[in-house]
Amino acid sequence: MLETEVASLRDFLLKRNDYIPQLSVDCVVFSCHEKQLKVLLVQPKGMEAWALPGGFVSQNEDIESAAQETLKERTGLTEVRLDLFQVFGKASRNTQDSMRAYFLLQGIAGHEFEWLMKRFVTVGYYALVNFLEVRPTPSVLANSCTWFDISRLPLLAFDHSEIIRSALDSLRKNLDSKLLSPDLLPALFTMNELQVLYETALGTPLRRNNFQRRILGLDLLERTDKRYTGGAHKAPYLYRLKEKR
Amino acid sequence: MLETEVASLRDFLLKRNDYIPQLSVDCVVFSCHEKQLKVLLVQPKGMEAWALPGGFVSQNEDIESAAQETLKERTGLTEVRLDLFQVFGKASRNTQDSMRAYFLLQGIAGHEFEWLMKRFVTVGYYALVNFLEVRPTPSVLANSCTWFDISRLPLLAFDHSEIIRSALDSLRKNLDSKLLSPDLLPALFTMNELQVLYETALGTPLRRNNFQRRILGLDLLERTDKRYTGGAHKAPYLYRLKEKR
DNA sequence: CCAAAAGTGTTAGATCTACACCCATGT
DNA sequence: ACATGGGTGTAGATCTAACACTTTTGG
Repeated sequence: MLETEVASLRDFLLKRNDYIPQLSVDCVVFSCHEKQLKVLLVQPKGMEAWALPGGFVSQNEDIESAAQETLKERTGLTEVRLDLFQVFGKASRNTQDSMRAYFLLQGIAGHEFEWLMKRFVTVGYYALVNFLEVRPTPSVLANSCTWFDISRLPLLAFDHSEIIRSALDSLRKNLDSKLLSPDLLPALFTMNELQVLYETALGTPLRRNNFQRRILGLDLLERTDKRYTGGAHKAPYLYRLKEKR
Repeated sequence: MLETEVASLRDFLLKRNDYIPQLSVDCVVFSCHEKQLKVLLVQPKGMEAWALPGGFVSQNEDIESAAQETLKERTGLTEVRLDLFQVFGKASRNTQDSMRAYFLLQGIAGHEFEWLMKRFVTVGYYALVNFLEVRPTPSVLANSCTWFDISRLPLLAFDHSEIIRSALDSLRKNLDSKLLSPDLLPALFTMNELQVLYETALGTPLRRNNFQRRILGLDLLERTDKRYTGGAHKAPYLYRLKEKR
């Protein structure tokens, strides 16, 4: 679904025929900023709880494309790697009750949202993006779209707390492949800048020298010039990602 | 869906209202037998290609339960661990064309199977089971249900070849947790018996002494008595799984 | 006594970890 | 000169792979 096709909540609800029923995607979008690991959340209009950016899957759309579309709408980013980490398909996933209350409050007629009241299976994707490149943008269905520190999450809707926890596990397990990617890193960066990203994502400090050896051992970086920052210390080397292998 | 509820293909098609539309589960069931890694496949009636055992998800059923139900129907096994390994959700997953030809051949009216002609998203689960405990049982929709060596697969329907490949990767990556499980192992077994299972699943030989050290290092087994087989050699120790930890 | 299978020991190499030291830089 | 941050060396521990040797068993 393109954002521009939807002007209101009612429009949105009436587009249901284009979607695969009872299937949604949720995107857990992480970023590192000022030594804090952050997650992008949205607050649907009229709701107290926050939720993961999510969407539905059109009939002629790959699931992953639907997730990409969601990511693009909320952040403006394209071409970011999204990884599927889990599917949430318990019959008891309770999205119905709060949804129903919410729509009734909005004055939407019952038959218009019955399709949303069914049980939903959601496919969870996660991404790690560059904080500064993101322009968080709420959909027409939401008041806000902003970053939250992973350690200070607000009240979350449905089972989104569990989904975030699961995504975080996957992120940390696959950090090398996620972080050492041209989507995320600037063209040139110092080893220390990279280390700070790792430490932020992992939530633990790392040893400088061992970190450097491990990363260089992956054989993904090449050293270029030094950077003279004006700091009163040795100028660090700059690194860049090697071309594809 | 319970097998007993379905007496014919037509019955089956008419149960569609109970299912989550456009969603299926596929089970990649592996076993080791006579040093061959095998996969359980079914051959739908009237089709040349073979397929993975699969099913649909009822409205009030966990996705994983649907996979368990499929596994139970084809193998008779209950309480086997099933792990979700991937979701196949490309819009181009082509199940439609061959399905349509197939149903027309069976003389089923068009409106009865239109729901099946839509694009399907399938959730892939894999299991490793005990070959000798399985009684392969075709559904009413299939002629056969049998094991195939992983190295000699028949013509496969849809994208099931890719799904099996992906499941095999996951199996090999998680072999310790899959294999060292009470579902799969007999109460008592020798280190060599275990090694043969590993070698079969991995498709590579392992060194006896290093294998033993690695496995015992996992701290999951305890040694019991020796087994006197009558063989002209030292009697091996028997091991059993430690209780839960 | 021998062959076969099982158990155990050992060594070289790699990898990880922690600590230590040296180098470059601007004040 | 020196404090600061960056680069590199190294010793010890741990893990791994490969090899060798010993032990038990029935013929």
